[in-house]
Amino acid sequence: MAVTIKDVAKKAGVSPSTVSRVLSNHPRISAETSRKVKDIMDQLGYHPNIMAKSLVSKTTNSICIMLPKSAEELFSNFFFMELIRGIVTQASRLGYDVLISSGANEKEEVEGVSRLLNGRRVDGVILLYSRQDDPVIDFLYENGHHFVLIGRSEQYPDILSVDNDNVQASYDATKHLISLGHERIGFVSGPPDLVVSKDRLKGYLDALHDSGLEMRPEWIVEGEFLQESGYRAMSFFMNLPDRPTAIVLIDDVVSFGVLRGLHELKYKVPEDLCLVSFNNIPLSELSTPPLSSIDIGIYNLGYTASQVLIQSIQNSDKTYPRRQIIPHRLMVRESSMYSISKK
Amino acid sequence: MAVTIKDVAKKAGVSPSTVSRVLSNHPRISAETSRKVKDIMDQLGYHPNIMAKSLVSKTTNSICIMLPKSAEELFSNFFFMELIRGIVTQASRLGYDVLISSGANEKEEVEGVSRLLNGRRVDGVILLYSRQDDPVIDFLYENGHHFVLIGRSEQYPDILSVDNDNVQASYDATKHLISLGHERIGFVSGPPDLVVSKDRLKGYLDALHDSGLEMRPEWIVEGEFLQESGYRAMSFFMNLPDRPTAIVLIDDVVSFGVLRGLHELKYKVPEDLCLVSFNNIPLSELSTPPLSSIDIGIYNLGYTASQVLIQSIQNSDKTYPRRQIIPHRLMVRESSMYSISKK
DNA sequence: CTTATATCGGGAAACGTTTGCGCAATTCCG
DNA sequence: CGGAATTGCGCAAACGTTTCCCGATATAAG
Repeated sequence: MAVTIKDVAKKAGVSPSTVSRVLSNHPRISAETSRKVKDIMDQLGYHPNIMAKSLVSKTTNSICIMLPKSAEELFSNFFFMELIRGIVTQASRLGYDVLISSGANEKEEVEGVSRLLNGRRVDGVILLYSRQDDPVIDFLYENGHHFVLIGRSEQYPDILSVDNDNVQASYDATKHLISLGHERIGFVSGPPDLVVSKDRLKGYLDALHDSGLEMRPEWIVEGEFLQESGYRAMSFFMNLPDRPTAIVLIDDVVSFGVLRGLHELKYKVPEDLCLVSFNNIPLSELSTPPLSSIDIGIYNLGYTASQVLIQSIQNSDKTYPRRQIIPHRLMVRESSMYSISKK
Repeated sequence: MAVTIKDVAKKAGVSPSTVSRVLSNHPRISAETSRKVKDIMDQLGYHPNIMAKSLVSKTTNSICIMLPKSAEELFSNFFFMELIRGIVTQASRLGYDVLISSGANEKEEVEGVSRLLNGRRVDGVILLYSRQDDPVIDFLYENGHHFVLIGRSEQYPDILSVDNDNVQASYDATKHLISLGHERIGFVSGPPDLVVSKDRLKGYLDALHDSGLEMRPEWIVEGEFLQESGYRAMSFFMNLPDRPTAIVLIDDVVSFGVLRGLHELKYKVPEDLCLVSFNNIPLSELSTPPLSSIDIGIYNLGYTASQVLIQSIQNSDKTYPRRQIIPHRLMVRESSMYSISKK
């Protein structure tokens, strides 16, 4: 049905090999032959069969990303979409297709990745976030597959990864509040099995410590990347006899929950509570008041991950850096613009 | 390197054909042989080569979606991510992989789709939104490819599509405001080449007409799916000598822009202006005040699109409905909770 | 005018599957 | 009990490429 390399060959009066060589710009094809074959190709509407090509070349020119089912509750959609946009854009630029897989649970995730990778449908995988003891990473690592992790792995420090310096970012956020005179600063973390939660908590603690401020266990709460978590954290904090005057939050969406709760209870931001969070999603400048947030360059994370993965697929030499750090930047907005005057 | 069907066959003492038949549960294979072969398969860690399979079966078990570059400015990320989640979930359930392609412009989009479809890498395509005179649709239609459109095509009314009844939805939104006593109602539309803009505008006009309310050209403005558009629309409306008391907006993000502007100018919502918009993104209940919005079932749109596309790929009989309508639902929140008392 | 050296292109095997056809052995049925 | 139907499986071709190995012609060198 479809026009194949043989059809082109026949019509051009050459062999299939020649057509193939024209396709790949083989040096030992005369300019004249090349011209002629190319003419016939688009005259016939020829399109190379990617499957056949992959079969013999043993490479698919495509990568996949795992979209974890659990991610629905774990992250804001914005985060993933930005990441995907970055990944797809760079992959496309480098001639790669991107396949999205999904699994309802960890077992399905491993099976999915295994099917794709072992079934030679994709050349590598991008993991969208890093959790502890991830069986997917175990699988990929043990079977020597190409993959890059967005985030950081504690068990496998030598794998390819693209990450922010989350410790530093969180340190910066906290220091920003401290520089405004705040001495009672809380922290709303994410799920404890996420590496990013640990890193940001550490940055927060480091900053407190370096400034000689006291760390209070009751000022640190864990949650999900959801507004509900923010809402709960808010009521917890505000009911404390000795409550913080500012908090650092793991994600903007969590901040939105806090904002909503504070508004309902007629508290004012930033006067009653200052907020700084992470990710700088577009809506964070639209909230009332606009949110101070650390921009972590989500698109850039995805873009770079694509880049690094494809590089590693194409060059076997592992000389490039195993770990890329994407710069972050604190966007100061109204939610943290309130100085505490020392008494 | 990798273990193939032949390796399994050899070790099991059968022919490759038999192994293949075991894989596809061919009826004429004895239970005993099947058992044995399957044992050997996972003993050897066999994974079928998807490319080889596709090559002979002429079907890839995968579909693709076009992620238009221009979409960045066109829609909120949330919309796409929800759509993709729905698509991927259902595709995965039906045993299909999803490939994301992207093009910087319309020409690249056609080329990308063409490469994928003609190159036999995917079996069909989902178009994420409908604009007028879309060359991608022309291409797909003329070449008889499998595809489904999320939205509606005016040129090709008989293609597969999944859509909301946007006319009715917009009618409902407008009627809701009318029922609150509003008689001066504005409309903020999206890009005029998007079919959804036209449909929603029509619903708005129909509702006005049915209620005997006057339509004022200056109360209808066009914009993008961006907060800036909302901001601009807001200043335009509020500077009108005879301004509306309520507006219907094409998208929640646009509403956020209006909200911000109104807040800056010290206007109050809903007292000074009532707002109803579309899409019901999660943040719309977090804004101050929470936004009334029409939930259009984005996930469901994606889910159904997957379903319909794969159905059409698998069954050649075209007896199922060509057009699916996903129900919508008005979520009334504070931004529209203000009645105008008639004098 | 030979012999070496490029230059250009063909033949055929290989990639890992699926599947129509055929053949032997077994079961069925009157 | 003999032929027909059924069951279980192997053979080999085919899917559309790529690429190694050669052969033929042309050009350069001795």
